[in-house]
Amino acid sequence: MYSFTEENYLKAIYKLQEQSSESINTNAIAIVIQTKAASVTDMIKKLSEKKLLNYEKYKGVVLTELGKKVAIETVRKHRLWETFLHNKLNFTWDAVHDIAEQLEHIQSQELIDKLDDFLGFPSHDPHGDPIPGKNGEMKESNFVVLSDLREGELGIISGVVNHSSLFLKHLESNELILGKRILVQVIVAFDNSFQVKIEGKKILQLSNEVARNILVKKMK
Amino acid sequence: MYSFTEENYLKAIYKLQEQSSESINTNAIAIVIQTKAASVTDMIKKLSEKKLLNYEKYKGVVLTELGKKVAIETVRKHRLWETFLHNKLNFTWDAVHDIAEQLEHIQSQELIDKLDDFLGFPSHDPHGDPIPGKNGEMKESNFVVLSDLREGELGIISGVVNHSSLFLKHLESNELILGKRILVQVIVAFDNSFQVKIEGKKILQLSNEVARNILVKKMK
DNA sequence: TAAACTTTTTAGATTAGTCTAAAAATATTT
DNA sequence: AAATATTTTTAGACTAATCTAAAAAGTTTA
Repeated sequence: MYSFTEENYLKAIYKLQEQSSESINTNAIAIVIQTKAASVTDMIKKLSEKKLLNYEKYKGVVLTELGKKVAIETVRKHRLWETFLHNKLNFTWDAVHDIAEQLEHIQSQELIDKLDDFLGFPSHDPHGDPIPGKNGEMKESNFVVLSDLREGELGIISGVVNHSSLFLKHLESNELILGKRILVQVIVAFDNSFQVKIEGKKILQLSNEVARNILVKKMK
Repeated sequence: MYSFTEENYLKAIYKLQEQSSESINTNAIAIVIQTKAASVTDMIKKLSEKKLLNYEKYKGVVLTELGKKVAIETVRKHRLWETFLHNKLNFTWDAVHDIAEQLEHIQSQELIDKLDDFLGFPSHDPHGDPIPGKNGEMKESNFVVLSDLREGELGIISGVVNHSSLFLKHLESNELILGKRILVQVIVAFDNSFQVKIEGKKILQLSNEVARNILVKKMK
């Protein structure tokens, strides 16, 4: 239906739109897609003709309902594939993204619905991002950042704010992986760093920067 | 590494080569790839420059060792994905091929090795075709066509000779599906049709044409 | 072996997506 | 508000893969 490239543009614009509320300008898209502004202008024209977005010269773009729908479907595919790769094939946190970038463009509605079923209709992907349902609806997630916990509080690692490979690899090498229980023992007043205990054994010292980028499900 | 299109050409040539032993001519490739001879000539030149096949004008092509390796890897990916779709996602026999045609081009060695592991290192795909191993080796299969069985003999449905969607749908609608036990009750001398019993209950009359296209694992 | 037919290749064009360089529009600074 | 800087668009070109139509090579037939 839509090409690999078209889907990528729609997904990029959708993500920019989620952050900003204003119409999205050419350069911002070029940076996300890793291409040149001239290429973006060309593609925008094409997507505009296909009624996937509204475009006014020099004024940026806004997705139409159709464009948004296609973008959300692509996000759904991406996150379901990430979940598959992590939960079923045991890929580490940092490895799933690049492969899911390819898998998200496989064309088959039946495939994605059966995959969803096979995975048990997960509500969040391995990075803690919500997975849109068949009709595009997303569950509000109740995750908080680790830095929001107080001394003595317990959380379950559920995702990340920063998705960079560097950060994810850092977490994994410190056993800070999805599903682990994490207890805040001490918050150091001087630098707001966190002393935490992972699943009853390992004690770690986390900078506030790290604590601000880990999502946890707060336990009572 | 190699493009979607390059992999498809190599796979097509590999399959033709398996059947014929002679060098493969342009038109034969055009028919398999569903394109025009002129397009095949263009692509052949490109693959030849990349040392994936040996090409002499007007004399057809032969895959190099490298070309064969890439083709076999693609076949491996295709058959592993078909197995995944059938065994894990419950796709019917006839539905797996088209989706696997897309999935086989996902680039990630790690993905395919982990998938292989997840599936339990299967030796055959749902059509009874052998799945090449990590180093390209294929297990000799001991399947026979149903029409080779004699009256009173028992087999387990293990694959098909004819892969057409029409045939596969016909089998599925008659409960002739992978893994079912099939007992030959009577072979009609007049037309060599087969009266068979599926898993203790259903009795079916199969034409010789059908019996020649079902692969079974013969039981003692 | 020459004529007729078939297959393959070449030449030139097309489409999707990209690029560079220059022009045009918009935004910012003074 | 003019000058300057930034952003965006246009123009023209490139690559990969394809196509049609015509030319060339190879094969079959009489």
